Amino acid sequence: MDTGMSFRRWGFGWGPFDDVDLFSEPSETQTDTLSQIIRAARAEEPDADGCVLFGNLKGTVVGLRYYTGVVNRGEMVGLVREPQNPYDSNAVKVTNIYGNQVGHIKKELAAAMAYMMDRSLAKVEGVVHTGVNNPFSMPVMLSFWGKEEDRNTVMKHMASRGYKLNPGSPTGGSLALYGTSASSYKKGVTVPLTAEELKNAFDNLFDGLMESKDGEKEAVESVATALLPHQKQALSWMCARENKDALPPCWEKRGELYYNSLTCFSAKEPPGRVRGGILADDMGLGKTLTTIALILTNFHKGKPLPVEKCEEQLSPCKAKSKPAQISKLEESSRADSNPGASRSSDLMTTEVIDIDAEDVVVVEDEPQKGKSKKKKNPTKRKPRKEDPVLFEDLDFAAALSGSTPAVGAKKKKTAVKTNPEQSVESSVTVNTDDDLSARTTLIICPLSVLSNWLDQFKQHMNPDVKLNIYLYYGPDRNRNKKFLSSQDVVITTYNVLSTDFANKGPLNEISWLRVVLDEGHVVRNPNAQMSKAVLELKAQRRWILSGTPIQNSVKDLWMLLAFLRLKPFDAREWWNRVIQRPVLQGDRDGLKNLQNLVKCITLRRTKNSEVNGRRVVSLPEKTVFVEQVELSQQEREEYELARNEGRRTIGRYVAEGSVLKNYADVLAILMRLRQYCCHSDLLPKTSSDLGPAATPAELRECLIEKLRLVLASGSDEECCVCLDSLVLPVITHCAHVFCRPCIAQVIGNEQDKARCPLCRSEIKTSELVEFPPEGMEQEKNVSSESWRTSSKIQALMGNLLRLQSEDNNIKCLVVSQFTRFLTILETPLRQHGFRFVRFDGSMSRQKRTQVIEEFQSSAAGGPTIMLLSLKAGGVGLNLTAASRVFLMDPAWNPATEEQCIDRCHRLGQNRKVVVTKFIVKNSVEENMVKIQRKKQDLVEKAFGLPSTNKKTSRIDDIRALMEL
DNA sequence: ACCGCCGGGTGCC
DNA sequence: ACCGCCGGGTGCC
Repeated sequence: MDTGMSFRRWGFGWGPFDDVDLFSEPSETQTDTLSQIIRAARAEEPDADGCVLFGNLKGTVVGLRYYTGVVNRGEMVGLVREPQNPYDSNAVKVTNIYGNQVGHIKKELAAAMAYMMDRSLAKVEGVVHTGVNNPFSMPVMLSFWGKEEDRNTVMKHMASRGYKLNPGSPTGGSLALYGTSASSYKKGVTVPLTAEELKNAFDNLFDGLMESKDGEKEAVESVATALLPHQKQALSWMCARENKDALPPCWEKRGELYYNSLTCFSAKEPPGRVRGGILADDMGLGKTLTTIALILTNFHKGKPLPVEKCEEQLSPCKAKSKPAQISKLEESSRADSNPGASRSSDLMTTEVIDIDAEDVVVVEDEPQKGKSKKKKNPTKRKPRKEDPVLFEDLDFAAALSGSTPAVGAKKKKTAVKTNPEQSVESSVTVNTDDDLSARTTLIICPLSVLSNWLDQFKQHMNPDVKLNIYLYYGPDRNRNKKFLSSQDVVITTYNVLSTDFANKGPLNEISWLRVVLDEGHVVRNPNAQMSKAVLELKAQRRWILSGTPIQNSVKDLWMLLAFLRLKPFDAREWWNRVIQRPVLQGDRDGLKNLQNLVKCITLRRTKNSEVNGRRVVSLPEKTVFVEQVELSQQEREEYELARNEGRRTIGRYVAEGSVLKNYADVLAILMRLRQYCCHSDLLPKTSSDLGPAATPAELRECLIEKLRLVLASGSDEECCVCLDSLVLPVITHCAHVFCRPCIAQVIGNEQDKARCPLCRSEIKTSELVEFPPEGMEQEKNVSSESWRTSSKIQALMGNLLRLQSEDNNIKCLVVSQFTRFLTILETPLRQHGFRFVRFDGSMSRQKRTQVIEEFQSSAAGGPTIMLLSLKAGGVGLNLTAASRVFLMDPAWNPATEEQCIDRCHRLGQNRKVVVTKFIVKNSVEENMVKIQRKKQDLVEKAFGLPSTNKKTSRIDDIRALMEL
């Protein structure tokens, strides 16, 4: 019986992307199984989601008595083509979750199925409903899935062989049947989730993962930094996850058997445990520190990592270690990275080897070079294979580990006993598979945080503790397996890992004690080399650290669960079938199952989480003031003129019920009013009424101008087709804005007479207008001669000058939605001699980082003000150098303002944050603020209210804004 | 498998 | 006896 074999191949060592060499091994009967799996995995790669259910069919599994695979009532089985079968090239074998063969599909049916499976016309899935009642064969319910366009072919083909597919039940009952366990089956019809509910649930998937994860654990002594309560909690949880023999989620022990409640699979052998999980704490909560604590605290069986204390009697070894190397490390760590945290390097005995700045520089072309500028001296010593010092360390490490005593050093007598029979080589190579011999934690991180890890080890470890950390990076990295597996910690980057994987480097051969993926969400595309490399790493324990575990979708999660080897979902087939497809199709139980899986292996706290009733992190206070601005008489007159005209127009639209039809116009009017509130130069000089468009070119100009208005209006316009924010926005001749793909689809569907979804005018693909490729053309020069001030500018300048006189160390963010306003503001700032920088969406990546560095730097003479465009930069934008925020104009969406404020009110902020919102009295701005409040209330009261009334509420908004 | 099928043994009742 | 019938051997693909 080759169960053992198939178990290993499929159940454990299996990734859908096993080494391709396996294809060509003719001696293996399972080769084709594997290639089949790979092919299947590839075939369904991009859009397995697009599959629809063709129908169901009852079939027979035969040959049960020849195999050991067992199935239970209701268990799902896998169907795998077996073209190399010597008896029948159409063979389709039936397997259970572990990949153990259960039997074959009866040959006539197999022939029909093979035809379609081989041509990727259909995927077939099976469930055994009846359980086994004889030792020879059993019925199986097969469901056929595929692309809609292949449905006919499949049905015909099956019919021609005498098989008629029964339709799946209309409510997507296939889900109830196959998606989940018996529970949903009994319930029968359930209402599928709406896209919105799904998105919501998904956004919150990682929320509230704190329950019953309390219990704190102190770090071992060698961790110098005292852990905060939430970090102790995390440590306790992580240790438990590594040490406890808990079954993976959805598995339970039933008598002698291990049972999976989602697939109804059971087996005598326990499923592989997930020793590890996802630590998904928010940025800044100390994932790195917690991980360091874990490494030091939980070596084996809850015992700490044996590390050498550098005390007197052991001083010989200390003397022989190389202090020069650590000092290099100190140099290369950025000065600003850990203010006040630097320890004297003399005391620092952490053994960090081969951290040469030039290594960091040479290899990758990442834009990170700035950090390690010291290229000059390439004479720094690097370990080589035969470096005696390394062997010394290695002896030392092995000796300390206790379980694999190594031969004593040639030169020194370690205080710890040695075993003279064993050579150094054998002591290290032996039994890397043995649980107790694995010593090393491998940390994989993006290059950008590599130095951070080193800093943090240095910062958080007790100075008298000696830890072997090896930075596996750079062209001269030591590829010696023995050497690497004798380290306590090896740190490398994703890039190195994947290049090494391609070149068959050592990383994938070593049996690690623990592998840590830092910023684990960067591994997402399962086809990428990097992912394959990551999935193949051999380790007892696996961890993913990530502040943002979910970036896009359910799909991304697979990679994480597969890395953790969460049985059986590390196999794509089972993941797709049991989780991904049900969830994407809105199956509630599918979602529940997913939530449950994630919950069991994830710990996530945000900066708002509480431990023992106290905030996990305490941020300095934040105060928001509204400063009312009075318009000057002239400004007021201009404003009122525009307002009255706008009110008339919009009033007419409201009366006609044509607000939405003229939405672009309405927005333009509101926009103009908002611009008046800031500065009249913001208004487009060429008043671009969409009047009688004389020439097509003029019309086009007008439309582009409108499109710009809509986009610049900051109203978070969404495409009314996809109800999401605009992607590749285009404007129709009737002046409505959509995503290009969305409207193209609408036009495509309606063929000859496509109509605008908003106003039913005829629209054509050829008439869609988008931004000219040059995009935003330059600002109209506001020459300093013609420059005028405005009431709002006066208000701002007054604040800035006062602040400067009070404390000229304080830095400010001056925020507007109008980048042209920012430009106008530059003039008075210059006039008053303020040093400022500007950050907006139009800047190149390089420029952005430069500006941020400049602004964040505390160097004397640096900028104290940043002109910031409201939505520029993602949530990651860190502007903690600033503690004052001036919001020049209100945003439609209060959350946008909050996000903006959070760029400085976040971890790392030491001062109180004061926010000033300028609001022009008696204007649209005031009304906008009222609406903001109303919306905030709504959000707080009713959570995730349906979006059905979006349009009407929008019209109401507009009426409120114009006081109509 | 308390089946179906195959093929050898057998041959009135 | 170039059939039918009986009963044992056998059994996935």
